[in-house]
Amino acid sequence: MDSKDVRTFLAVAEELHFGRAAERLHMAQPPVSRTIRALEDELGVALFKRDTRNVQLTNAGQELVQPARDIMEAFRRATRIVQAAGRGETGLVRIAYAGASTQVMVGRLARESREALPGIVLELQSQNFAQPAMARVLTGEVDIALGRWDHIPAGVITRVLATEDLVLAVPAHHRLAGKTTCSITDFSEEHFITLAPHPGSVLGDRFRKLCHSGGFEPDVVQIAPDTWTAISLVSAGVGCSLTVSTVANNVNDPNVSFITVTDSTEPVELCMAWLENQENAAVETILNLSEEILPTAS
Amino acid sequence: MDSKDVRTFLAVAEELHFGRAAERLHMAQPPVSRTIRALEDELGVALFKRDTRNVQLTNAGQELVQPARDIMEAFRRATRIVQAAGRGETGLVRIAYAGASTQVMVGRLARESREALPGIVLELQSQNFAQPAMARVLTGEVDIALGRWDHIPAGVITRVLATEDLVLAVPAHHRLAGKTTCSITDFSEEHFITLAPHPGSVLGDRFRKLCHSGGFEPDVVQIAPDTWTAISLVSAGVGCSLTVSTVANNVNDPNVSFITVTDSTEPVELCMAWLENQENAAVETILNLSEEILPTAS
DNA sequence: CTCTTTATTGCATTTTCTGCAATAATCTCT
DNA sequence: AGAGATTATTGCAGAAAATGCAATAAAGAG
Repeated sequence: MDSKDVRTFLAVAEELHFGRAAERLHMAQPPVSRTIRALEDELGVALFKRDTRNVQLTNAGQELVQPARDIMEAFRRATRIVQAAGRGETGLVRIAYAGASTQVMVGRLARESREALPGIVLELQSQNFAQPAMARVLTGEVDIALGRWDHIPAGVITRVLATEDLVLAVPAHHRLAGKTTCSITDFSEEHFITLAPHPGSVLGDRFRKLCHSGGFEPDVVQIAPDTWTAISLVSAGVGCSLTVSTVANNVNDPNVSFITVTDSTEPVELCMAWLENQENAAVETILNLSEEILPTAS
Repeated sequence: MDSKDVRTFLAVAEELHFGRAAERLHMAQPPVSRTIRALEDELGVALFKRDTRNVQLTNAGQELVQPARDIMEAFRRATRIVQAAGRGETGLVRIAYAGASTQVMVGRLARESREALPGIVLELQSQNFAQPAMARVLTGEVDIALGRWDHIPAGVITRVLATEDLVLAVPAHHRLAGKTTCSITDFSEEHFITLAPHPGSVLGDRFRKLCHSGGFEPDVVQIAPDTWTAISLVSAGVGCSLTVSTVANNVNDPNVSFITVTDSTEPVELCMAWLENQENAAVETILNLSEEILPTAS
């Protein structure tokens, strides 16, 4: 049984007339007759009871009508679905994100996507570090990454979502708490909490460079697994921690105070990254949505 | 899009390898390659991202997998259904019935059919007279008829379900009530209730012939639309009515008494009738079932 | 950088499909 | 009951397509 057979069968079943069916199918009667006969032979069942004057469905033919329509509908549905996917209306978009407050951006994107683009499924992968997230973009394991990188590999396009200031999180009872700005040199004798050192970590890099330019070796008393743990340790008075302004804006803990570091450094940028030559239209759609709803730093 | 395209697509999508897909489809690689390309061109969407070393589904291709499987399943389902119909496991069987107690037989058949043959739908058509029921068999409007006929047209096969005695229904207070047998001559002075006279009516024919052979003209005081009404009128004491033994067995009214008429007549047979050259296998199935559950008069 | 693997393209062949003309069968009208 | 007309079917020839083999090209693996 073939799709042509089904189409021919339906035409004859609906017209109950080989000639009109042929007309509707834009062909001559003989092929219609042959097709029906071949279908009957293949199925081993008579579908029409026909003589030169009357064509009517047999019981078996009657039973085939709906399944045949279902087949045609399945074809239409498949075409519709795959073309919707081609237009980027449906599909799977895999997003990896790593680093402070990236999940805030991802959360916003996921929420808006669910509302505006119900056909697109987001697969969200939280990474511990930004570098592996970028690696997964390169290998094609994910479509979009959010994080902070100093080095962008060739073939990867990025968009800056936020250019951030470096801030020091300090306990509320700290001698400098309440100040709005400071220099790293004010903290040469402090205890520090850092994240796990990792190649490519922008925050780790800036921290090292700041301390070096300030002429001191930082006293790291604790290594936190993530930013929120680090902030909690600051809140507990364990020490100070370098982070970015977005984190400061998202933390509302009376025991933690944030002071902007004014020493000049390379900019710290929260970025979105994806491969150029994107062949997944759904990714394009999500990128377009993100341009609408996620801020672009000037 | 064609069923061959779908089969080819699924083979490649599952193997992710044109060579193995071709092997599975029992053909060479080139046609596989061409078919996929043609499908992509037709849909206007790339389905595979392929180079000489790797074949992987694009997002659109991914979205096509399930619809494609649905199409294949729709084909299998259609084949299954139509062949089940060909074997007589499913389908519509139209049954017309007319005459006293035919609906008892039809009811039994319908009940057993629902249980044993859930795929077969019975369409039951109660007729007022047996003759039109037979006519509907001849025109193909119904598949099976139940009734009483003296003349069976050519091309129609019948099976005798019951050979019946003629009985007279009389009011309980009738002078002959309680007798088991009688002759029609005992009733030459009675009031009669008959059914509407209709050509081909077996009961009407027998009534006329009996009275004629008894040498009297019956006094018909009432014409009833159906047997049950006639019996009710007898119960009410309006008069007597000629009917068949099956009716007597199915009536349990203390105000009505039944007396077998011993005068010889042509036999009165309750029959099942259907066209020879039955091409609807479901009808065959129902005929087989009826042979099991409906009595055959010797 | 070379080799191997594998999708693609060219081309010839075969198969299948399609259409026109003729035929046969059956229903309808007289 | 017979003649005519309608319509599905069959025969045959041409056209279209699908297929396979061989060659090519391109990309990854060692």
